[in-house]
Amino acid sequence: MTQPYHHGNLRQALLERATEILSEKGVEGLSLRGLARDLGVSHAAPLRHFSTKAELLNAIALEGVCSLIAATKKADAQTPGTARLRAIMLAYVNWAIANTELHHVLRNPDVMRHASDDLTTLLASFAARQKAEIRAAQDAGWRADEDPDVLFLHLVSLTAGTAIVSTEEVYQQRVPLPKRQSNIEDSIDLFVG
Amino acid sequence: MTQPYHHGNLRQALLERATEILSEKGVEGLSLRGLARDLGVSHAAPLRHFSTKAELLNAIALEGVCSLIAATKKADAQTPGTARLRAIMLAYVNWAIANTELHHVLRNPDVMRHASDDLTTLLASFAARQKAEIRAAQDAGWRADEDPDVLFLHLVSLTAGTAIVSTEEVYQQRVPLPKRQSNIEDSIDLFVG
DNA sequence: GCATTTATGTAGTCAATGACAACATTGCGA
DNA sequence: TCGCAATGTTGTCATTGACTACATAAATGC
Repeated sequence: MTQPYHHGNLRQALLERATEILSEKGVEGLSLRGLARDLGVSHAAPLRHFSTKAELLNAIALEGVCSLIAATKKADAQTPGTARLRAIMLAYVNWAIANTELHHVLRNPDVMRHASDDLTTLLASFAARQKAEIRAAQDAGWRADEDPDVLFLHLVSLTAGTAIVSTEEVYQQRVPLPKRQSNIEDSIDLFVG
Repeated sequence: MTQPYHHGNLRQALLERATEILSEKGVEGLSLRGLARDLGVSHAAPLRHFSTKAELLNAIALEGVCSLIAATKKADAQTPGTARLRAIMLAYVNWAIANTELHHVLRNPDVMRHASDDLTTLLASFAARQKAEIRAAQDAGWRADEDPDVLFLHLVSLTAGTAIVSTEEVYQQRVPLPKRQSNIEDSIDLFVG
């Protein structure tokens, strides 16, 4: 019995294997031909699904954003206000910690440089949602006298920054995990608290 | 008159041209052979100075960190306390805005993945200095009751995050520059107060 | 059912690249 | 000044991204 001519679900397999490679070797260590080898298909097969390497990376980034958005959506259970802001920010940071490599892809200038319209649109809508949360929290009385734009910038910066500091090796201090986790929560509380 | 056999200062020329390329095409668009062409030397000449592409990127990152440290050093003129913290954080963010591509190199996981000991040591000492500033500010009465580790995490996250939000195109809102600058300052003031 | 169209995979090829080795030229110090 | 180390060149190789022509499977319409 020989290999079937068609792989079955090459597109999905490519995305999954690519994500594995990314966490091992990063964007530069990822090659379309290497993926083809790993999956036992011909060297040009991946091109049927992603016509360039950039397109593959973009698809992974898209997957990442969807996953991130889903993760933060759960925080909607909280009523608007400080608890909800805290939940949203923590959801983001925890998602980044749990999906380090996807997070790195989203942070990689070489990937985002070629971001598709889909991707940028999704990111923009994500930002809009965060902005709306700020407004809602202010309506509920939180920091009502501050400029919403400043609060928005602060929230986005702090969230992105905490995610980066929490996932990039360079920043990893020799701090035990429980302590680190509680530091993250306390740090966020400095803002929302 | 023919070209001299030796370039004269190829190493420096490589670093400069590479930085230009990086801001145009990013890490993936940078090639040792392309640099050689641009500088009119043979395709293998760059290898005399940087035996791999990663080594070149590391050298650029090293240059970047030195430049960043120098930029933040000026804030030392302020006396320890909130004004000094604010000055340090603003110096970082403004450096990132003025040196976007160097900042992107420092933020690029593919570069930092191969960071040399020099580079990580320098980054660690930079972090230590920030930690010391926190302590000094607390000694001067600022947020004296907070956990220094939490304040440190907060400062690093907020600084890195603001720099990223201020330099990555994805985040660039249609906000006029003066307004953006004042937002940055106000956002940082939310923390250093 | 069957033919035609579309999706998917293969084989072959090309230019660009990173990396290495062998050799050439220059300049500096003993 | 002589020799050696630094620097640059030429030649080469495997890998890669990307393209083309072709093969096969699958879906669709009749």
